[in-house]
Parts: sequence; structure tokens; C-alpha cells
Amino acid sequence: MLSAHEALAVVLQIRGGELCVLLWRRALPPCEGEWALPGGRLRADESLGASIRRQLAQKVDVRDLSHLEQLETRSDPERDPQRRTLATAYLGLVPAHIDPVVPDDTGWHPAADLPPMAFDHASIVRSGRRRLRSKLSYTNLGFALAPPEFTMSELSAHYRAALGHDVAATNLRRVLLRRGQIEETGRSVPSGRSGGRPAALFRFRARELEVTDAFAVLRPPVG
Amino acid sequence: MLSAHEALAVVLQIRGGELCVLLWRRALPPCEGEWALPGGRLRADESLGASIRRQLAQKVDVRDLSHLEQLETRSDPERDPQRRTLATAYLGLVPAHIDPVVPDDTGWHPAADLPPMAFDHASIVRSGRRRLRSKLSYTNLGFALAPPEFTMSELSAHYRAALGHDVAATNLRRVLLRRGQIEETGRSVPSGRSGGRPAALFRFRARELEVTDAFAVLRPPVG
DNA sequence: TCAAAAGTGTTCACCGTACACCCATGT
DNA sequence: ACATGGGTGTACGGTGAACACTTTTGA
Repeated sequence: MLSAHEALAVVLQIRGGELCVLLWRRALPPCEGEWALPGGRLRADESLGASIRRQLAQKVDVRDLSHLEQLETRSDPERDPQRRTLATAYLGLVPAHIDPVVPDDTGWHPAADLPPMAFDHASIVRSGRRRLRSKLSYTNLGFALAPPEFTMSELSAHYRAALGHDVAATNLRRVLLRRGQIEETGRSVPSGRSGGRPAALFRFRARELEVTDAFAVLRPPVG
Repeated sequence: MLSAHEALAVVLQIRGGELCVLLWRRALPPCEGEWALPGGRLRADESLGASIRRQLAQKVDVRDLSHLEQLETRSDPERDPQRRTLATAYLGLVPAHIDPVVPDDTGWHPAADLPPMAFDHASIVRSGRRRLRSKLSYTNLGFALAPPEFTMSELSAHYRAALGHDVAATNLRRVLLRRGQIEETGRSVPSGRSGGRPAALFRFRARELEVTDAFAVLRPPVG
């Protein structure tokens, strides 16, 4: 068959200590007034990855995207009541220190408390959150959430927001150092008004996705 | 745009102690004489999952499939030289004790040593192998490779074939029992001509995918 | 009685968590 | 001095791998 195909993106960023997703408000039917993921029709001569990058460029500066990966393809014939549409969803991440300029109809919403969502977009956001959560635990994907340099307190707050549970800065430091994900910059941040020891600044060693804890079980014999 | 969309499947089975993939030989151009993954065009009123099930039914009895999950969608405009075609790939698994009847043009090939493959199908097979390998380590996906009942020797041979490295039966038993993936049936298999203690028979407790080793790291605090 | 295969016990290294304690800084 | 937040040391529980040892069978 010939079907309409669109690319969508779950763009996530930590904002104000909370995991947020980029949504735009539909002004026209179907699903008028509901919130939707950015994206749109695939063109004849582009790949899905190129398509979602092109379409995101209308919402945010694509250079702000620290990571982009394919999530899944939705194909329920009823997912769009108007016409048959397949959608391939991507997960995009924006580092915490950036505040991209977005159009008037577009904004950031807490991923844990979504507004009324169009089509099956709410469940796609949940897929994106699950993917982020999983990959934070066995890859260096934290690089895509964190600013270029950060203290361990800041980083643990970002992990807390993304994972939805408390993450102790002291142990996070040891785990990520042992895995070689992060390193000290040598610089530090002066303590605030209330005193306290100055915090050391860290950076991620890589800005590409790497698996740092592959096959914790059923791993190959050392011999 | 309107584009052709097809569903493909990487159907894997352990055969003769080797991980094999189901392929059919193309009789017509493009890629005449090369081997391809089963699948084909998506119809107007079916989902991708329904489509791949329908099309696999022409190759194997779909009831033989113990597991089916979506892998990824390929969209390179050049992947099919004839016409623009998107393909959503699935991973299918067949338990080891079954020998499905397949058409004349279709057969099982070692996944580690593929024949000349059409389009991008070779790299899709590699994706399927990676997915299987990963999920064996943190889910109960072994249920989809193993027959209903098995000895630990047999099961470890299947894991060895799927993972590509040695897996000690003695430790596999402990790991899978501790995780609650398998249980003893109470029955056992008489030893062969060369003697040896009879082997106990086990079964998987579930036949649905379950994550049994979620978040080995960065897990929530117990408090 | 011996070989073969299954199963058990034990040791070891490693990892992540928890938590007590020490360090550096501002007031 | 003392409060505050960062950083270190350490102990604990859990896990998987390795391997020696025991059990159960056939010849």
C-alpha cells in the first residue's frame, strides 16, 4: 500500500529539576487544542532521521540536540482518525543549560504530568521516558542531559529528574568515574553565601553514545 | 509523501547448535538470486505487527513463533534501488524443538555466516542478533528459544549458540533459578549409553517477555 | 570399578549502596 | 567557632564466574 508516513520526536530536557518534553498546541482539527509531538510528513528523498532533524529545526535549533535516536514505529490503522498515517518516533535530548527559542504555539511540559495529548502521542512520550531511563543505567547517555561542565550535585539532580528517584551524588560520582564516563576538569565552583566546600567541576569524556555496562550477566568467559 | 512500506522479520531459531535465520531466495530482480528476509507490503487496514504475522504465515506456521517484537525502521532512500521503500523490521523467535515446514525457496542459514543478501537485509539480521543477545542477559527471553522442557545442558547449548560464547550450565542454572525464570518439572531424562547422572528437566515459568534484571545500576533507594 | 554427565558447595572478585566521617569555605 | 555543602573511607549485601567435589547412572 501507499501510506502517509511521518516522523515525530520526543524531545526531552531537564528544566527546573524536572524532566520536560517539547510539545506544540494544535490549532486545527483533528485533535484541535490538544498537544502534539513535533514532526511531520516524510519527504520523498529523505530518510526518517533527516526528516525529523529538518522538522525539529522549525521548533528548536537542531544544534542544541545532544542526542537523537529512533524509538519505534506506530502503525495502528486507527491512530489517526482522519487518514491512515504511520509514525516513526525519535528520542531527542537537549542539555540542561540551554534555553532554545521556540515558537509561540510550542512549549515545555513536565513529562510526568502531560496535558491532553493528540493521537497516541502520550504513550509515545512514555516510550521515550522508558528508553531514557534504561539507557542512563547502562550507557553514558547522561552526557546528553548535562551541560558541558557540572558539579556532582547538579548532575545527580538531573539523574533524579530523569529517573524519578533519588540518586546520591557521592555514589554517582564513583560509578561514573569508575566507568570512565566522566572526568574532573580541575576547576571548581566557589561556594555560595551559606558556605560549604567548593564543588569540583566534571565533564563527560565522550559526547557520543557508548555502552559502559554491557552484559553485566551472561558475559563471555575471561579465559 | 506517500511511500511504499513493508514489514520484514528476522526469524531466528537454534538449529544444530547454531543460531539460524529464515531466508528466502529471490527469483526475480532486483537482487535476483540473493537471499532476503521474509515479509512484504503493508496493507491499508492492518498494523505492522498484523502485517508481519500475516506474511510470515506464508513461510512458517505462525503458531510456531514464540516471540515477536519490533526492531527498527529503515528509511534510507537508496535502500531499494527500484523504488522508495520503507521497511519496519521485526525480531521473531522459534523454539528449538520445532521444525516448521517451509516453501522450496526458503531455508535456514547460519546467522553468523550469511549468504549474499539483498538490500540492507544483512545489517538487519545483525540488528536482530544484537537485540536477542542483549535481551537474553536481562530478560527471560530464553523461553522463546527453548523447547517446553529441557535439561540445563541443552539450555546452555542454546545460550551458547545465541550469545556466541561458552555458557556454563552449572552457573546458568543458578542464575535463572534465582531470578525465577525457570523451575524444575520434577521429571528427569535417563542417561545415555555412556552413563552419567540423569538430567533434571526444567521449564520456563513464563512464556511472555519479562524483565528480570532491570536497573542493575542506578536503582531506586531501598528506603 | 570406572568413566561420564549432572548437580552442589565454596571461593573469589567486583559492583553499587549506605553511611559515618573528614575537608574546605562563608559568616 | 560553627554551619553548610562537598568529598573520602569503609563496610555490607548481592551477583556471577570459576572450579573442586559429590552424586548418579551405564558399561
